[in-house]
Amino acid sequence: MMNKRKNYSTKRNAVLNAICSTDCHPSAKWVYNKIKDQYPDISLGTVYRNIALFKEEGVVNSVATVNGEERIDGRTEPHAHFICTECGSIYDIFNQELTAVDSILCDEGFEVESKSITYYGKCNKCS
Amino acid sequence: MMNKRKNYSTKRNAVLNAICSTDCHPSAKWVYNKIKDQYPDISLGTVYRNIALFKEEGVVNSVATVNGEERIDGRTEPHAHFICTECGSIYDIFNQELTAVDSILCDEGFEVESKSITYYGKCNKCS
DNA sequence: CCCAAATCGATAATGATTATTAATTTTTAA
DNA sequence: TTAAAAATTAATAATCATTATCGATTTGGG
Repeated sequence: MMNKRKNYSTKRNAVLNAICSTDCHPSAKWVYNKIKDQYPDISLGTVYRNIALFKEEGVVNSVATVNGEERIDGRTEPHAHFICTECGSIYDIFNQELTAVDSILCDEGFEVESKSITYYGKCNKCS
Repeated sequence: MMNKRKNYSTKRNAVLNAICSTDCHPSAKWVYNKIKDQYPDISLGTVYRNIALFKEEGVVNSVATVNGEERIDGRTEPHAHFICTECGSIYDIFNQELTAVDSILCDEGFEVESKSITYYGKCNKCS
């Protein structure tokens, strides 16, 4: 598993790698628990701090808030998501046209920077 | 401003009316502050309790979590949203095809119940 | 009007996230 | 390499939105 960027501290890289090596769209606590095995002295605050940094840098994105927890995605290629309202699982949906941002908005002085498509329902395990 | 349903208690109706009489996609606290004028003894807990009820009933929808606050929408007709990353304002986008939920998902055993399209960027006041 | 059920206000509890600060790690530059 | 400066971290406390509790109040049916 390779880093997306260099010149990150050891712990910071561990946070990013945990995020990017899963497709579960983890919460901060999930990342924290995942990393704890290899870095027993990691702090939950460090996870939050670095996730905030990654979001500013654009190397990860926020997907949604599920059951009060923000869930993040290490994949930055445009794609949609399916969120299971039963178990909270988030799935990537790549077979989707997430094309041109509609021009209606630009006409009214809105600067669209990103578009998000999310489906809600029951996943195949819960339905 | 008319109620969506009858047989609601006075306070409950006040909460729903506050939600439905604005297009700002309010937070619970916004609703609370709005109602306080007319019902000085309203409790924030009552607002939360009733919003949860309305969501279950489907008379309001959750739009997104912005700056840690859940924002709700009294309009249930399908439409998209624009969220300003600067000021947190949420705008309705009606000129949009939010048509058939894509069949790809159904093939894999996913039961799609709703679809959400959200644009992020700077609104005309912030750009 | 009276009573049972529903709803509410006040308050405490919960839980995620953020801020603080002193200690540790990393980088810089000689 | 090495010492100082800068960046990062662990531990902890603080914040803040939301939820739970529970006794009091309101509401609707008979």
